[in-house]
Amino acid sequence: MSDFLESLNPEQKKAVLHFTSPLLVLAGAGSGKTRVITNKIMFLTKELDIPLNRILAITFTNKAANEMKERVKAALNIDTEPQWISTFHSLAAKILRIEAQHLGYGKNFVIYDEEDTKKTIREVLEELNLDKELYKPERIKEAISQLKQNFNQQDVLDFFSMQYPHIKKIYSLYQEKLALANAMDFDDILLNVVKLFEENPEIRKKWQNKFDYILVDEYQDTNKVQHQILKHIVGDRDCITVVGDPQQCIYTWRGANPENILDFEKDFPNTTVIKLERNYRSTKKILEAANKLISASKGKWKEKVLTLWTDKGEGEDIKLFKLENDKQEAGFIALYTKKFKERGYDYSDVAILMRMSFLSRNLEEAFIRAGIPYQIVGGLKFYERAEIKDILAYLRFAFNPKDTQAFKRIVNLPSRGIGKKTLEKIEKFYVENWLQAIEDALPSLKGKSKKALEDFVNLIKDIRQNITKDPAKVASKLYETIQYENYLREKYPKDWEDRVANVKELFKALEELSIKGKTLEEFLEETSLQQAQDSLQEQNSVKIMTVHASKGLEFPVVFVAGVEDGIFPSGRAFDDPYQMEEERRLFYVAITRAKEHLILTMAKARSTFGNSYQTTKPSRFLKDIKEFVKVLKPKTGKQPKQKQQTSPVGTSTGFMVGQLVKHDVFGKGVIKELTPPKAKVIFEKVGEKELLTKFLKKL
DNA sequence: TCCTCGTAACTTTTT
DNA sequence: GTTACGAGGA
Repeated sequence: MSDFLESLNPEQKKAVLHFTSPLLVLAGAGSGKTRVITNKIMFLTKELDIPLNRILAITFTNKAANEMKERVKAALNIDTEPQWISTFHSLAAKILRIEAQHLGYGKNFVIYDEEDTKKTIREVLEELNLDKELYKPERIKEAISQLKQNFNQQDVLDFFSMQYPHIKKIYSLYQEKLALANAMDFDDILLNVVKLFEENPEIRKKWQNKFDYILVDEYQDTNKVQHQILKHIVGDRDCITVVGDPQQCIYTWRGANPENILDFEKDFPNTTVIKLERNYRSTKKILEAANKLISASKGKWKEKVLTLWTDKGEGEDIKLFKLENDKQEAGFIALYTKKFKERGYDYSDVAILMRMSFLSRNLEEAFIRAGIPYQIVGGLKFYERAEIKDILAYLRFAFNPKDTQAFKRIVNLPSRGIGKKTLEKIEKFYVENWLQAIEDALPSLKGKSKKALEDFVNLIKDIRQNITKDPAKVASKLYETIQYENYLREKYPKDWEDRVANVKELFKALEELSIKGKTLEEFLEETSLQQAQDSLQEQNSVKIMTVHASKGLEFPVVFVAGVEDGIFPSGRAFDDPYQMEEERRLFYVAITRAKEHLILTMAKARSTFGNSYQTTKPSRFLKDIKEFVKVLKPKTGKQPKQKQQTSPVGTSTGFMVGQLVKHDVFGKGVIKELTPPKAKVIFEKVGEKELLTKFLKKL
């Protein structure tokens, strides 16, 4: 039986079965597009006998890729990891790992992350002696990225040259530095694949021949460079299906554009278009509000606009609560979440969405206080934590001693007496790589720094020799040799325990490499590309995330926090109608995540940075949907206060004074004092510590 | 050369 | 509330 057609509606069926010409599926929110893609993979393998490893499926995030892998594995009843389900960036990195030498890169090139990139730009600006007020590293980074996303087109270059007359010089010196470090930034990875394919037709052919069919999810958020990669892989064949929704285009700042979806038909002649407008997710009231909101948007793509419909019931009203301030808003959301729990919902049914991630701070506190399990999705990125980056920088440098940013990070960490002066000397000897540079510089050095550098070179050489055999062992030996724990203890007296725990977590991941059959090289690549992976997502916890991170997800209960002008829409969009359009689409994405309950909240006053409170205005988008929104009075402002008084007793956190607990690093202990979110614990081995209860487990 | 302390500036959104 | 940077002393 054709189980890949099971319980699909006519349009979905058509989308699954169509393969004779390029296919553009315009799929509205909640219209079952992921199902279409998964079932299409089933159809291609089962009916057309295309092997799974000859199907390329591209998703927007690593999380989505992993989810799709799981679904495909379940649907095809197989155990092996599908190889070619990935994001554009990981696909490109995979290709380059194999082909880099054709572009003049070494095979062991590194991917510079946000921080490495910014530091390199700072170096460039310093070297060129440019005014830091005018040339803000952050803005320059943005400009270079925009240039790359537009294939360095002259008109874009002209545009940025007006603002930054030296942008061309900066750009080329920056590229020079990257090349010297055998490094690529995020945009280079994509751009280099296009370059590779255009300069080497035989390599392009080789990769074309690898795939019989290509599927792309979230097509509305691909940019020109990604589009070009697709074109090269597809060639003049018809074997492509893309799925997207211009109404949900929320990444124009990364080169996407809702109009791009119109260009698909131009670039792939003979395209068939199928619309999926039936929504299986939300109740009528939520959908109608969403339709109303988006109908006010402008743009050419509106000819492609989808009007969602459902045969579900009217459902609950959308609710709006205005709280006195941000703290109360967070407390209210936590309290209200508890009510849903009492009504029979799971914590994992609830998501809190926000426009800006700093709003998570109040929410986190409120949830700790209320003793509700929560998870911040994508907020703090594990691989971007300083302590993780420190250890990884050692490994990175051992792998690629050209890696300038890794070198500069670790050469004096922990401090071994190598400062600016010594570094300048080493730089003079730089030819091939930093390790060689140090060795060549050694004879001209003396005293403390000479000894320190000798030790450093030996340390790195030692790592280089053993790293591939047993990365976990090498890393923990490194940890001991450089006395990293002491370093953390001194540098971060407040939270060094957490940081030690993080490093231990990294070691665990390294240990699991051989089990998963991954090389360290692949691991390092993943760490730079896959940042907000939440491996704990099965947890029964409330999810707190940005609207961007919520893309593609759905929840029975959705809160949108901070529905205020200046927050949502962002204040930066006020004087730019184009950006304001994006904010509108973003709000559309936010509300279409909800299946049953949509609760909007705002704070009448919000503390901008530390203490200064500012009064706020309700979001302008509320006007557009006001006929669907019921403004309700939150049950007095006392609630959060009551919460504060009851919580020190400890019942709400699930802990009590005198309770036996376990900590990942300190081992067993007993709670001496409870002051949520913190607790004083006397540990068996290390004595008394004050730490956050979320790191404790009951025994 | 390292370290401490004060201040300014800051937060979209993420691969 | 946090972080990045610069000045000045050890």
